[in-house]
Amino acid sequence: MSATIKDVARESGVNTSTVSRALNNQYGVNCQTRAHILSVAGRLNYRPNRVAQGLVTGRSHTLGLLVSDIRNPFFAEVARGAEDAARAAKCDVVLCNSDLDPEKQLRYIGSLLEKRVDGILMNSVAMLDREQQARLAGCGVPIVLLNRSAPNRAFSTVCSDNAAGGRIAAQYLLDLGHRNIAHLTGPRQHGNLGDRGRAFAQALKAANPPVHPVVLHGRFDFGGGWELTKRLLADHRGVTAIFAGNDFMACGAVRAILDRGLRIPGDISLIGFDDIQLSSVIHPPLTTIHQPKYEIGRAAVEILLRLAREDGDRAPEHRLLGVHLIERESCGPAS
Amino acid sequence: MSATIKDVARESGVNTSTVSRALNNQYGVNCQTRAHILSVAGRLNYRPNRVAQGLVTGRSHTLGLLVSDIRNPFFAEVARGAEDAARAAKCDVVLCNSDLDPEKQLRYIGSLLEKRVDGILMNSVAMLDREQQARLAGCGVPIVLLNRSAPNRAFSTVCSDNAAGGRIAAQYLLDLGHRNIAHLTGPRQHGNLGDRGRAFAQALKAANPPVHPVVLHGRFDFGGGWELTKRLLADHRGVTAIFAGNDFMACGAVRAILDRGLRIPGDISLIGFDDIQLSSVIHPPLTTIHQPKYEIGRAAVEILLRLAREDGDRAPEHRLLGVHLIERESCGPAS
DNA sequence: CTGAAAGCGCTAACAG
DNA sequence: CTGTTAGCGCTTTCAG
Repeated sequence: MSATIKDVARESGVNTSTVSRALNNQYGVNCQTRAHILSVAGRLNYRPNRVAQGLVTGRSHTLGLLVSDIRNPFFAEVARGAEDAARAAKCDVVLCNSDLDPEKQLRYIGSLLEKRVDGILMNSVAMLDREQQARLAGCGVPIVLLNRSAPNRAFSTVCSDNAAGGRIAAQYLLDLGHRNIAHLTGPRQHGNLGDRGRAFAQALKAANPPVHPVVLHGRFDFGGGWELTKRLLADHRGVTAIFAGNDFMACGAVRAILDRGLRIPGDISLIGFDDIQLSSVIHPPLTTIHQPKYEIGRAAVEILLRLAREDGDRAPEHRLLGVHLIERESCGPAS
Repeated sequence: MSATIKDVARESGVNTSTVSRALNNQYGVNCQTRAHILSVAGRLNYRPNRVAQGLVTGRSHTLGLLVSDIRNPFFAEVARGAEDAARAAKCDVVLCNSDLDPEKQLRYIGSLLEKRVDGILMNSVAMLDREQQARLAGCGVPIVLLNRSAPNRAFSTVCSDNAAGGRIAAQYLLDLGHRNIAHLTGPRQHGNLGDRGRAFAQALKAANPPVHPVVLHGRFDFGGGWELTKRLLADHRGVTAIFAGNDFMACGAVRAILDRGLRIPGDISLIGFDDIQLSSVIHPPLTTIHQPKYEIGRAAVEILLRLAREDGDRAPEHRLLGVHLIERESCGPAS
């Protein structure tokens, strides 16, 4: 249907190899020949067939992006950053939703490899066993892990500085005069949430006099934040400030606090983590730690592209991205 | 690096074509030969090269998904539906963000065509001129428009039933006894928002006695909803119910109403449209018209795949998907 | 600077 | 049931 390089060659009276050279504007083509070829190509509305090209060059100019669920606004933002960066490098990104199901994950990766993607971004390999991880690492294409800090030997990583975020939150609450503080977090040993919580607790402990937060573990979603806060409010009357492991939990907390007839920040100050869109829109607007989601995607693609370029050589890179405080209206001085 | 079909052929003492047949389990291969080939392939950890396969078959098993911005939760949901459906048909989807920029859009489409995608899902061609649209329609791959009802001659469409949604909202407010009603909507002649508003107004007019809503046009985002509502509250004291063109605007309205010291639904009832996640999470939880976003994506892929299968034959299909009321806590009886 | 020729990994007639 | 033979559309030596 559409014109091939052969058509262009025939039509402009040269060999296909010359057309190829002209089109990829490499050295060693006469200016006039090139101009002529280009005009013929234009007239024929020639479009290179990237799959043919990929077959011979071995580069597909395609990246795989494997996230648990694109509906998670965090990943949507990461995806946008990744896509923009990929686009700038003339790469496409194919989107995969794993739901963190290891089997699904493996199937996706297999499929991506068959398509000969130049690299893969994925958000976790935690649920893969040792052997699977080893196989993955040796699969031949570079892989970078999103939002993982554990300096995994085999993979590159891009992650925001969760520990710094925890410290910032602690200091902020301390500065406001809070001494009776709670921390709502996810299941024990959740990597990122863990880093946040540890650093938070440590910073509180370093205060003078030391502060020891009450910490509650639960689901790290809206419902989890809601339940945890209800329990907290019932069991620990004196608390004046809450640090939620992420903004979803914080939103749940807002609901629980309001439902109990308490005021934010009048009775209870609340600080979240992530800075999802929701946070600026709920009532009251949430003070939170901003995570550079877009930049995570962008940085990951940069690393991937560099790794792909260096081909055989694959020294994994680890990037830690800065976070910062977004002051809105959910925190106030301790009463 | 990785094993090719040739390796498998040599290793199992048959011809490549036999391997090909065995792997694609077509008829006409001896059971034992196939079993043997399969085992060899497994041992060699053979993975078919999809780009080579695509070159000869002319099918890439890849779909393009071109949305304005994946960070818009609406499109994230659509994307998930599309991806799931594509995956079920062993297709990948490549993600493109156009920001509704026509030039970007065209560049993306060009790139997708060069990659020989089997079909394209996109969310609007409104900003393309007649000639560009015509060229698009004749590009050789099927295209389906997301969330567009205008039965465009050239493209297939999948859209939720905006008019029905408008009617449902009107009837609901009417049934609650409201007679002094406002409608917040986007710029005039915005397709979907227009359908909603028209049907809404019409349903109100059909009431006995007829109701004539005050309708305000503005930006269709959070800020727009906020501004419009502020104006509304200042200029039209008697209003007891508001229908917002979408949930973002509704959220803005919530803020404006609360800021003015009014209560929802005590003083003002509020109904939105879309049923984004946000709506269930803000305070008060928003009553709204649910739009089947996931199904839009799924249906679009189904159509695309069918069109791709039928190859030359391309009768565009138009699908209208049902919407329904989600009753939460933002509407109450007229006082 | 340009042409000839080989080949990327796979499928698809067509024979046998 | 299986092997032979041609490509798919492009790039890339290697000569000229």
